[in-house]
Amino acid sequence: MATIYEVSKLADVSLATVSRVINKNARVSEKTRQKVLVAMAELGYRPNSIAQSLASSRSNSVGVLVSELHGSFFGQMMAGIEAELRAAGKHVIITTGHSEEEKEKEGIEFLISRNCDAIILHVEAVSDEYLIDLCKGSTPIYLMSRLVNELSENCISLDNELGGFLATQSIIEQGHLAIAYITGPQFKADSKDRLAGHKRALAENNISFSDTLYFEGDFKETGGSDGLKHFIKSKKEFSALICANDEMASGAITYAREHGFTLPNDLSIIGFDNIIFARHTFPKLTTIDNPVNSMGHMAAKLVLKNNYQQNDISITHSFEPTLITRDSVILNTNRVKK
Amino acid sequence: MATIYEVSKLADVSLATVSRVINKNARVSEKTRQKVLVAMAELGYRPNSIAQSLASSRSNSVGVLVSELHGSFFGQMMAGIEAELRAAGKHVIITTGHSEEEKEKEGIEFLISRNCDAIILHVEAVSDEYLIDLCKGSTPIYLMSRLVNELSENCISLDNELGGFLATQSIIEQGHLAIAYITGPQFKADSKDRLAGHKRALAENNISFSDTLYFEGDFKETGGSDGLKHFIKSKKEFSALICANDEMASGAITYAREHGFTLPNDLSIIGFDNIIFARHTFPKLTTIDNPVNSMGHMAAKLVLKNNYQQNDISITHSFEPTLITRDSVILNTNRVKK
DNA sequence: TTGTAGGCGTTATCAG
DNA sequence: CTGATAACGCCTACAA
Repeated sequence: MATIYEVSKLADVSLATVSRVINKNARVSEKTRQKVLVAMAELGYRPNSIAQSLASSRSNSVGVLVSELHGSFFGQMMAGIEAELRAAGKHVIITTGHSEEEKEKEGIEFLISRNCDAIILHVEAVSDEYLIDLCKGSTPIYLMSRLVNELSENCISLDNELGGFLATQSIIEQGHLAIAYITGPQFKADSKDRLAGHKRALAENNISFSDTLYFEGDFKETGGSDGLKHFIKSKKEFSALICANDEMASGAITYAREHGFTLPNDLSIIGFDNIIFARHTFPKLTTIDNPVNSMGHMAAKLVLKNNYQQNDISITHSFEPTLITRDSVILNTNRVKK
Repeated sequence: MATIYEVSKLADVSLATVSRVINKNARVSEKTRQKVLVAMAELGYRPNSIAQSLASSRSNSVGVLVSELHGSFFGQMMAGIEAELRAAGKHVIITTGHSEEEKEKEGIEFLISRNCDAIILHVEAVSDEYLIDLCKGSTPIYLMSRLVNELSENCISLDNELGGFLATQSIIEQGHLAIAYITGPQFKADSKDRLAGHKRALAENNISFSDTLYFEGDFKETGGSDGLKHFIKSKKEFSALICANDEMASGAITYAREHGFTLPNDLSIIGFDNIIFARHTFPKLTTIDNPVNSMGHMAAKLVLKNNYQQNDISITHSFEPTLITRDSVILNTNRVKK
C-alpha cells in the first residue's frame, strides 16, 4: 500500500503538501494540487486512517454499543444512527454488550481505545454511577433510550412510563378490568418504567394490581408464550393482555391461537415498540410507537452538533410514545369477575 | 489518558518492558511484571489500540460490510459473525453498503484503511471483477452469501438455486399449477438464483413460466403487497404465490387478508429465508430456511482459521436451504385453468 | 504557497 | 531478562 511519502516523491512535493490536499484544510495552488492528485491516482493511494487517527487524535468515526445486533429494535436504532452520520461523512463502529455488565464495559473500553470521536451507548447492565464516571473521561459519551438525570444533556430517551401508562389506559378505556401484564427483564430501565406506567394507569382507574396476572418475560417471543401459558394455568380470568414489547406480544398471539383463542374476541392484546412486523401479525397488533429510528437520528445529530461543530442543529432529548391503534384490542363485552 | 511511557516511568522500567507485559509475548521476570501491573492499575492505563494497530499493522478487528443494519436477515448474519469472533477475542467493525455500488466501495475502503485483519463482505452491487481485484490486495477478503467462482475458497454461500427449486417443487407437489412469483431486485445474485431454481422446477414439471404471473419486488413488505395487487388486477387466476423472501411474503399475506382472501384456502403462500417472524404470521409461513446465522458463524471461523492461526477448524463453504413446512401452503383442491 | 521536523502511542529489532 | 531506538503513516506548528 502506497504511503503519503511515496506520493510526495512521485509528485515532487513535500509530505506536508500531500497531507494538505488530502485534508483540504489549507490552501494549495491548483497546479501542485493536480500534481498530487495525479500521483495519488497513479499509486492507488488510500490514506491510512489509523495513522491519521493517531496523529490527529480524531478518527471521524463514532462508536455505537448496542445490546444485540439482531432484532427489529436495535436494527432500527443502528440504521438511524448510521444514516445520519454517514450523510455527514462519519463512520460508525458497532459493537455489542449483550446486556451483561462485563461485556458492556469491555465494549466501551474497545470503543474508547479506538479513538472514537464520540460514543453512543445503549447499555442496560451497567450502573448509573459507572456512566457518570465514564462521562468525566475525554471521550464524549451519549446515552440512547436511557435517562440518567445527571447526564440528561447527553441522553436521548423515550418516556417509557408514559408509554406504559398509555397502553394500559387504552385497554381500560376499552372496558377491560382484568388485565394481565407481561413485563420485560426487571433490571432493564425501560421495563421498569413501562411497568410503573402500567401501575399508575391501574391506580388512576381504581383497579388493583394482581400478582397472579403479572409475569416477567425476556422481551423475546418466548416471554410472550411462557407468560400466557402461565396465566392460563393460573385459571384466573382476564380479558386483556399487555406485553411490554412487540416480540412478546407476537409470541403471545401465536400461543393464544394455538390454544384455541379467537383473537381479538377472546383476548385483547397490546404490545410496545411498534416494530415493523407489528402490522403483519394477525390480528394486526395495537401497540405503542417507540420512535427508535428517529431517536437514533437524533443521537447522531447530537454528536454532530457537539463533536463535529454542526451548530445549527436543534436537539430533542425526550421522545414521546404514542398509541397505534390496530386490530388486536377490542371493546370488552364480557362481564368479568373483578 | 495514561500512556505506556508514563507507566514505564512509574514502574521504573523501560517502554519495551511494559509493552512486553501488555502483549505477554516475551519472558518478563515475575517481579518486574508485578511492578508494571501495579503501575498500570494505578494510572488506569488502557492500551491505545490505534497506536498498537499502527505499530504492528494488526488490529484484532475484522471488518464487516452488510447492505443494511436493520432487518432480520442482516441481524442474524451480523449476530453470528460477532458471536464467533468475540468469543475469540476479536472485535468487529460494521459498516453498510445499502446495495449501492459507490457506497459499497466506500465502505470497503474504510474497512481497509482501518487496518482490519480481514473483511467479511455482503455486497450486492459491486461486480465480480472488482471483488477479484480486491482479493489481490493485502487485506484478506471473504464473501458472504455470494459465490464468485474464482474466489470460492473465500466464499460462504447458500445454494439459492436449490432453494428456489425446493420452494416451487413443494408448491407443485401440493397440486398447484397456476403459480405466481414475486422476485427480488434482479441485480442481486440471490434473487436471480432463486428465480432460476423456480424456473427449473416449473420446467421439470412441464409448467410454463408466465410473464403475467411474475413481478419484481423490492425484498420488502411493499414488494409483497404490490406484487399481489398487480396479480389480482391482471385477473389471471392462480392458487399459489411464491415470494423470494419472507418480508415480501408477509406483505402479501397482510394484503391478501385485507382484500378478502381466506388463507391458506384461497391462496397458498411460501416465503424464503425463514426469518424469526415467519412463525408469527397467520397462517404460519411455510418457507425455505436460510441458515444465515450459521453462515455468519462459519464466515467468522474462516477468518479465525486463515488469519488468526486457528488451524483446527473445519470449514463448510456451501450451505443448503431446506423446506420448512408450516401452515401457509395447502393442497390445491380447486380446478384451475392452466 | 510550500517545506522541515517533531510527535502521536506502540511494537519490534538489536544489543547488552 | 531488559533497555535503547528506529519504525508505523500521518498531522501540524513553525519557518521559509
